[in-house]
Amino acid sequence: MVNITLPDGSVRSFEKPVSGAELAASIGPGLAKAALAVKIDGQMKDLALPIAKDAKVAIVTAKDPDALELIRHDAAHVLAQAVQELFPGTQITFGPAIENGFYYDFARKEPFTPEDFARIEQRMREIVDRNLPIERSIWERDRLKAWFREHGESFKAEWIDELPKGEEISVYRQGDWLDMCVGPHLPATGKLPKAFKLTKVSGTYWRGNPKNPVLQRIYGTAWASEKDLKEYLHQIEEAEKRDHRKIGREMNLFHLQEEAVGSVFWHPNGWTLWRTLERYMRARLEAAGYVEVKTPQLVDRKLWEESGHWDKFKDAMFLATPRAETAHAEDGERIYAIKPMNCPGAVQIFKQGLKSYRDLPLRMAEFGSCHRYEPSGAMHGIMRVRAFTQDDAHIFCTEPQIEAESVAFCDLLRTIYKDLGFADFFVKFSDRPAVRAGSDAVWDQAEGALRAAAEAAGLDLQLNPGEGAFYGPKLEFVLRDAIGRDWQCGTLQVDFVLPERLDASYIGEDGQRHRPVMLHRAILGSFERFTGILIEHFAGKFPLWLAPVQAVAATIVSDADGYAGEVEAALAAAGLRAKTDLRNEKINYKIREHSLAKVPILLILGRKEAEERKVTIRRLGEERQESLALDEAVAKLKELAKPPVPLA
RNA sequence: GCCGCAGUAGCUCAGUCGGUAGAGCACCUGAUUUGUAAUCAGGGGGUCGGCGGUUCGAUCCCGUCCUGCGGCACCA
Repeated sequence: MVNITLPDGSVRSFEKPVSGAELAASIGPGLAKAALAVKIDGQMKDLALPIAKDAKVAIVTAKDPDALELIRHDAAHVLAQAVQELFPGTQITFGPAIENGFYYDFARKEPFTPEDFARIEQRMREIVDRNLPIERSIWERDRLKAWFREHGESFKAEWIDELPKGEEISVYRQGDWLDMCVGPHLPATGKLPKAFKLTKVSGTYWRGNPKNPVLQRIYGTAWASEKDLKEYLHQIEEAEKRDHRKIGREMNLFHLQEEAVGSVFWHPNGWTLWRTLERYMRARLEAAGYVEVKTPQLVDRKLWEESGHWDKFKDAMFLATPRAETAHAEDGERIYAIKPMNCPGAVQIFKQGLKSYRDLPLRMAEFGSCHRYEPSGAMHGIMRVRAFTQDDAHIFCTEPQIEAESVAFCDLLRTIYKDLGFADFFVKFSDRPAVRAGSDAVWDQAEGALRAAAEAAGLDLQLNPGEGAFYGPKLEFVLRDAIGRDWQCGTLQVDFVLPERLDASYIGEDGQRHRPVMLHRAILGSFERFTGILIEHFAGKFPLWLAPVQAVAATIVSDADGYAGEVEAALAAAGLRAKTDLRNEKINYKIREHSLAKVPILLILGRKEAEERKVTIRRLGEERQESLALDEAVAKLKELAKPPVPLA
């Protein structure tokens, strides 16, 4: 007797083990047709699997959000089958469901091109139409290996050896195509909705290792319905419209050029945005008890050797030396490196003069300009560059102070993210990596302290094993933007290693020398990247206090030109960034242009306004307008443009 | 760095089956003084990413380098 509890709480009893398909059929023919899989005690399983024990069972249909993973995984298999039918000699390797879709990695000499996509998609649809039953079976290890060998599938054959001994190997077959796979899968290819689309092709390494052969990965997206697919494609388009590289050009914020790969040319508008952000950060840091410093760009290699950076990161460091012919004698063998990080410099400042326990915690901030020789393929607009400015700070403190400092930092970070328009963030805890400095005892201590601090700050932690910095564990703060994308920005790292290596010390209450602990922390990460994130988050429509150009006074007739100048001056006197547009153009033209440039406030000035000393305000994205006396308008805009904290 | 794709005017893009290029917007000039998302007319502007090769002739074909784009890998 098997008792099946359905999601509505009702119980059905069967004499013999029953499959999900039979169960669905017993409930109704509609459900039997719609059934894609079953969830047995919350676990997704094949519809054909006999259920022998009492269980809570739910029939999964395309409407179930969990069905998407199934659909996407099956889409990957159908893709692989289609590719092998169309391109004989192509080997299959691995193809999972991923967020929004799926991919499959193939081994084939000739490249796939996006032009092949239409043909492959067509064949995928045919395979769906064939409605091939998808059957699971258990294969004996050597037999399966031999089968793959015979069929020229060397990657699959190799993989079998990697699977834990003694584990069952399941094979899913659809028609005469099969793949080794843990499943679950749909009951037949005909159940796969045709709401899929191949999106891109890229290179990848077998098992992710650059030493291994290069495979070709075909990406696709798959959904339960045509409508969902359309919606997703539309979202992608919207994301493209927010691209900071595009908006950066349109709003004249910055540019990049090949003579300075990985460095940003900031235009007046972009630099205004930067400076506003910097002044804001400065104000917040000052209020939180930080001091600000600036450390050198060019530092003798010797210091990097002492700090340990040379050892681990010299490949990513830019070197600078005087030309040999003209170098002064004292520079003989000296090699300078352009700083990739600010921490060793901060320690040098800490080490000047004797520090007392009374000086701790010492919160030393630096908008530190760093250079790193990033791999060429890593560059991306202003988000990933070789020259960047961190909103860095190093807190020198005692071990008992770690917790309070961490809690205070989390508060500061929360405030700043909120001010900048990000309500949503989560936190990852990264512990010791394989390659690291410092003893295990020191790591135990550091990880323990950071974890305790995170708990005290009331953070929910996601574990991120092995991803810590070489000198210590870290918290990583990840923002969620307006269209749901995640950006890792803030970080808090506990470091017992660097003070030791660089011999930083303070005099304790006992009159003896002690090692301070160093907390490395950043909130924005880098100004370059964070500016890019702000651009994409707001789609260029910045909050008034951040907008590079806050208001434009646009005239309708040239008779209002003089008055427009007065308006501009009044706005400037109130601390607003304003311009005039006196061009000989129609007001329609001016409104269109400044709207596209995402200027938040337009002041329309015609003969009437000039005569009555009024302005007509039109806010970006609104057709509604408002006519106010000049003084009143300036006061109102000043209030609207007020930053979250008075700017330093 | 790796795989693939791309590079034509400031921007977006068309074009040349090898005979030194074109549109729209932008820019300049003139006319127009205009009331809430593009006024009209005229004009200037390109060593068709760099270098080398094939060819009578290369923007087009071949090689190579650079840069960008999408992933992978990387992200102290």
